[in-house]
Amino acid sequence: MMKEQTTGFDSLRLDCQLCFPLYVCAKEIVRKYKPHLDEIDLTYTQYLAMMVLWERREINVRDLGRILTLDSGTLTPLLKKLEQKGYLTRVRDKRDERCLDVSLTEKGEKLKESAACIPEKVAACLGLSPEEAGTLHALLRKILANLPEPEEE
Amino acid sequence: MMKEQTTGFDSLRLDCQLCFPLYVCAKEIVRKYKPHLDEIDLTYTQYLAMMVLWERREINVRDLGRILTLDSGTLTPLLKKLEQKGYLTRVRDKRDERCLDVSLTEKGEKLKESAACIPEKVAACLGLSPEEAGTLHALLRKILANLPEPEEE
DNA sequence: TGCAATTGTATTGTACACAATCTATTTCGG
DNA sequence: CCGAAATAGATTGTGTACAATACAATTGCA
Repeated sequence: MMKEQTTGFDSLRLDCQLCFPLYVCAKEIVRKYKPHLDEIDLTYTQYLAMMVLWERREINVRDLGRILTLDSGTLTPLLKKLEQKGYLTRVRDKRDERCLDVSLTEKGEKLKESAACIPEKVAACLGLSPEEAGTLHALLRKILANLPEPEEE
Repeated sequence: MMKEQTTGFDSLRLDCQLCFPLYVCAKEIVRKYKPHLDEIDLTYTQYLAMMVLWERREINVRDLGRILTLDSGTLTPLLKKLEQKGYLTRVRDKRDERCLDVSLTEKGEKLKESAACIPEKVAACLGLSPEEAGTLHALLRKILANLPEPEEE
């Protein structure tokens, strides 16, 4: 009754795929952050990087990239910009000159106070109950846990 | 016991936010599509546009943008590239010269057969049961439904 | 009818995102 | 100790993504 006849192409319909609402949702939530982040002159990705620093104060580029799933091509210019703004410093590791240590400055620490109110403002827009948010969080974590290739190395 | 002391900044922790796993999930799923899409020489966004055309055969840029939540700055170069590949044609609407009609070509229609196997391959990677996938889909739809501003116009 | 407002697309500029490549540094096997 | 392999970042090139702007076509209203 619902499906008139299975063409074999049903899976190619946008509304049958998880990837599409996931893609749109992620995009639209970034858009929700934008006006709030504009007020403290951060882009969304810069905000993600700052969140890691607010937790850790210091981290090298490799570890930061692993946490955010971003590579050096994305992080290098982004961190240089945050350095220019005075929120962090970039210093080569004395013990291993290949590594670059990123450290939060006092100005960067101060910024945290201005950002503290943002997450709840955006969360309110989503219109999910705490239970629903928890379910969604768990499902996304499950996907992320399954995603890495079975990779037999 | 779990939270030692509430600093008021807990909400700024990456693992407390929905936006971050959502952002990573969307990104990683696109990455999962990439090897399959490489085989038919489409990028992920081009694939989304083609999916709409496989359903509708013809659509103008405005409607396509509304479906995919993409603006003309993204769609114009993307559609020109798909036109170059021969998968679609771009023709001004005779009745309203402002509108651009995008139509699937035979070659574009053929491509559908090569793409038909992709969604299930990626879906398999997610490792969700049909019930979980349904729940996730519903939650994402709920967020998308709530996102548009209350906008009192 | 005539012009202002609207609409649809294109263009420009900024900011990711990542593959591929390059360079400097470190590590490791012989 | 030396050269090959591995590692960490930086650079380059392509492809989104979108705000802001420009502009042509259309619509609506005085």
